[in-house]
Amino acid sequence: MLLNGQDIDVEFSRGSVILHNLTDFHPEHIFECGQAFRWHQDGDAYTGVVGNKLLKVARRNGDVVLFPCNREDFVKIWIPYFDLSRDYRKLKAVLSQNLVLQTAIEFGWGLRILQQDEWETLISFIISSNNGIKRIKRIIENISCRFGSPFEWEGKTYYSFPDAARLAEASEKQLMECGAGYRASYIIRTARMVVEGFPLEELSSMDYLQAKDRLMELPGVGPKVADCILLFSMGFGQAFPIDVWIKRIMMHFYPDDCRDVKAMQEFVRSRYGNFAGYAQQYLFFYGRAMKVGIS
DNA sequence: ACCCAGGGTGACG
DNA sequence: CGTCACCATGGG
Repeated sequence: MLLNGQDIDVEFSRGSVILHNLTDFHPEHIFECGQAFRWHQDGDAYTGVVGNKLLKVARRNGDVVLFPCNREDFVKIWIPYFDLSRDYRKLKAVLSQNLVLQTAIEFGWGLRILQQDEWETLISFIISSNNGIKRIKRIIENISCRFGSPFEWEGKTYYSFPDAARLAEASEKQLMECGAGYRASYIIRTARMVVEGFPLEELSSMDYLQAKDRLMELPGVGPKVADCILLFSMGFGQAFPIDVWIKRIMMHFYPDDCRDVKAMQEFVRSRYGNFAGYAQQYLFFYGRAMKVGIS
């Protein structure tokens, strides 16, 4: 099967999918770089809820294993979700021309940018503002348990992320009880705007700047949160989310070109173009692990 | 008690 | 346009 720009041997057996010889894929790199919040480590695998499905992902002696996963779900859901049609070898070759990025890519070699659900990503990154990753995960889990729909797998109950209509009728008090804090009103107001016809599904076919401006009409969505949504759910590779971490990292590695945020934006735009978001993820994952800029 | 976390908002100049 | 206090909450 043609995946990742190469001929990948895909094996379907006993309810799982096994990808042989796919080097550009590692669950730890994919799920520990802060792009998705509903995945957690579970033995040698990562377990997550996507839509109304549960999936386990592991890397075992060079193979990538997805379970439970049939052929139809693999093609319809997981190929787009894991960005498996994209040639990461080519992308990495281009970005590796820069020495800092070469090091970051060698460190996070199995990273991929997921294409997640737009609505869930929107609410998740509203929650992310001025917050820690650990607590972001807990809040999203609380909201899913309280407002999402339950489903069973192997005797355990899991909850999908609630849709806009469900959160639009939630109360501020209920969301505060989930730990959302002052973001509770942002979530409700955004949910109501989406229910009232905000064109969330149409943004991916707009220009990058146009889509970003539209996203920033929503309460709780500023430049950084908008870029996360554009990159992690709408396929805008030129989006380069600038947070406290990436500021420190960029100013550490490129002190002359990244004196301030504006210079940084121009620097990454001219240097990385449509791969800016990918560069950001490699740098984020590497810099955070190395505690770059922390004294 | 203080500062920070994948920031955004509103007020003020 | 730019700056800045404030925002709810848990962890260091």
